[in-house]
Amino acid sequence: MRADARRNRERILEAAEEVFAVAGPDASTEEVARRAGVAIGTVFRHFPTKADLLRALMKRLLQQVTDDAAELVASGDPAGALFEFVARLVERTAANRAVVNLLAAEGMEVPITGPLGSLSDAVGELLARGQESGAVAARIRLDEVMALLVSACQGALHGGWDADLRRRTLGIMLVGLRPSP
Amino acid sequence: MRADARRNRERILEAAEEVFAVAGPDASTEEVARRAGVAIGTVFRHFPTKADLLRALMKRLLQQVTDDAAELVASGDPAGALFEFVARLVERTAANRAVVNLLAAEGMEVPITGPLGSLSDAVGELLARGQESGAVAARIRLDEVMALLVSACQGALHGGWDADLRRRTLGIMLVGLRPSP
Amino acid sequence: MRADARRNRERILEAAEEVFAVAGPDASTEEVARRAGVAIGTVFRHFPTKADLLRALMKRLLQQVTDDAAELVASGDPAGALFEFVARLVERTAANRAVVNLLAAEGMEVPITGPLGSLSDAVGELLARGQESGAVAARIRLDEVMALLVSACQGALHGGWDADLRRRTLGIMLVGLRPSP
Amino acid sequence: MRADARRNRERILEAAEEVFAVAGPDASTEEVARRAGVAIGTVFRHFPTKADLLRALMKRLLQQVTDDAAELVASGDPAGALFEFVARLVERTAANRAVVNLLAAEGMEVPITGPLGSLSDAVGELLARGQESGAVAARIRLDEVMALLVSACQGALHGGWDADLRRRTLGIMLVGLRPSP
DNA sequence: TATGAATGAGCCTTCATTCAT
DNA sequence: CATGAATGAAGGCTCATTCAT
Repeated sequence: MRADARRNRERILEAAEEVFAVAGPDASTEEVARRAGVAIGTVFRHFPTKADLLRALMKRLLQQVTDDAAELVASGDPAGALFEFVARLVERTAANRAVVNLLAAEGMEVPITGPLGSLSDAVGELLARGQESGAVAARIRLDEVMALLVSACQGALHGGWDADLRRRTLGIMLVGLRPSP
Repeated sequence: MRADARRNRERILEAAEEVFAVAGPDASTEEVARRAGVAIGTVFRHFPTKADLLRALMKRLLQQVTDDAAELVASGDPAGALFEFVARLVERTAANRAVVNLLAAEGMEVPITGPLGSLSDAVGELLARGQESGAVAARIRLDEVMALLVSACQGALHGGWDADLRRRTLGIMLVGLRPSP
Repeated sequence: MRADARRNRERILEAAEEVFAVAGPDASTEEVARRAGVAIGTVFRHFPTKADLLRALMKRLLQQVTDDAAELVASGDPAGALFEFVARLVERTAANRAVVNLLAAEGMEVPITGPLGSLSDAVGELLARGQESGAVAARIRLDEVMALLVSACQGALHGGWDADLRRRTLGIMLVGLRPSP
Repeated sequence: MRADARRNRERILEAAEEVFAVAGPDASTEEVARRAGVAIGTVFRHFPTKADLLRALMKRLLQQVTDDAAELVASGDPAGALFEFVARLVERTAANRAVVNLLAAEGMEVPITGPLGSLSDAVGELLARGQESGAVAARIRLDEVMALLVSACQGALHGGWDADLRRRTLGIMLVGLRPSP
């Protein structure tokens, strides 16, 4: 792929991220092209289908989020890592509607590369470390954490809450993860 | 308004509830008309805009939910009422996509009638009673409860979770509302 | 269906016949709408798909042609009927590209009503009568007549032949149908 | 023109022949490029327009067909040559949609080189020899033969007829060329 | 008032053609 | 010269909304 093509591909993805972030996946591809400063044909050359574009977007986000998790796994703070991860994800969602879709995506099937094979693996790792360190109750299961993640992120999308309210609410939601004293 | 007109209005709302419940707000107005057994023109005569129809729907749901809350307020179980309310709302959402929008609606501006002036008032009342009874921590604020409600309901919309996972996750999310022992 | 709707449907079909007659089936639906003096949505309301429109057109033509055949069957000139029919069809094709497609259509599946159940039946009847009367050789089979029909009509579509050349050529092509003296 | 350029031109024409043979003239130029193993720009450098490419293709085919005729002229079987030629052309058409267009081409204007100046000349020669040998009726004119050719080839394009039906139908169509006994 | 046909903007996608690399 | 990315005009189709019946 030529340099300018790669550059355009990147610009399209960035434009798409912005557009879908505010308008959701129903935003028009034309709008993406406009924002990217390319013709509509160019978008479809890079992503033959609107679904392909969305998929590529998901993949990017998924990679970022999973890398984030991997980093926290390696951070040497097993007790706080899971909580920190959730907090980051929620904040990220508040700024990008697309994030939440990737959590809820069913057949998205976008394999990611790196130390952890998937987002679930990554969160599972964070969960395990948290439990080993005693910061997370042993009774908590991975599916519950994932569901909680989705809920928290979905919530962050709506209501125009400020960062403070988001933080307080999340704090409450996470109490249940800790071991009962 | 003539009797048959009012009857049509009601049928349209019911059809809309069913349609939007399963297909979300992107379902076509034509589908609503079809399900209601009226012509498309009739729908637009009653609700000049699709947004108006959705708004009316929200109002109905809001009324139902608020009435539900009012009933719980009067039920004489101050300790459990808030928790019960949240649980009901989440289950209702899982069966009706529209519910969640009503929680997140921004400028919805749909005044409701009855003992409690708004959903916030109703939840506020449940919160106050819960705190008085000692079942809910005094530090919890209303905006946090509302945000938690939105998050839980949004979550219930996605992922195809079964009722069991929904219940477990909700249980974890609500731990933080209780007083620390 | 309302009167104006039926009128529009008819106008669309007529416009479509004209448009597809000169430009073939690749002509745009928009052009049809323009020629019919209606908006594009109206065309799609009557014929949900371009294929549906073409199919309706085929059906109309098929009906006309089959009726034509039925009339000739009843005309009391068994010896000449088949030849007359072929000649008429070829002339019709020369003025309407669509005709030929209807002969070549594979899964078109447009049942027609009337004395003869299908075009093949109609031609078969003409063939049988011709053979009984001795004007057509007994060795000729229906599939050969149909194929000959397609060839003659296809030919009539091209080359800008004048009516005279068409007539002469057809005359030559039909000699083979007659019994060898 | 450089050697590699000429080589590319040839590869494009061959690819085009294959592609248009099966998909007709609506096949995409990109597909031709792909099949030829060159970039799309190369196709347009050699043939500034899709129509130019088709025209060049026609010319090639025309040359082949005319050469075929010339060969038959020289074959020493004046009685059978015209019939053989028609049969070959029909079979060629059944395997190559493009052939028929070259017969029907209006302002194609593609002068061909070789013993016979044009396809018409070639067929005229076959006709003349056939008539001299007594195998073809004297009353037959060249334009009739050409028209018959077009019809037979057009027919061969459609209906999914098998080789047997094609042969039988052609047999019938050609009877009229022979002298009446 | 109800009906449902008509409207037309807008969406996704394709493809001949141009042009920077 | 070749490459292949970019362009942008259509095309088929959908759907909220309007309006004649």
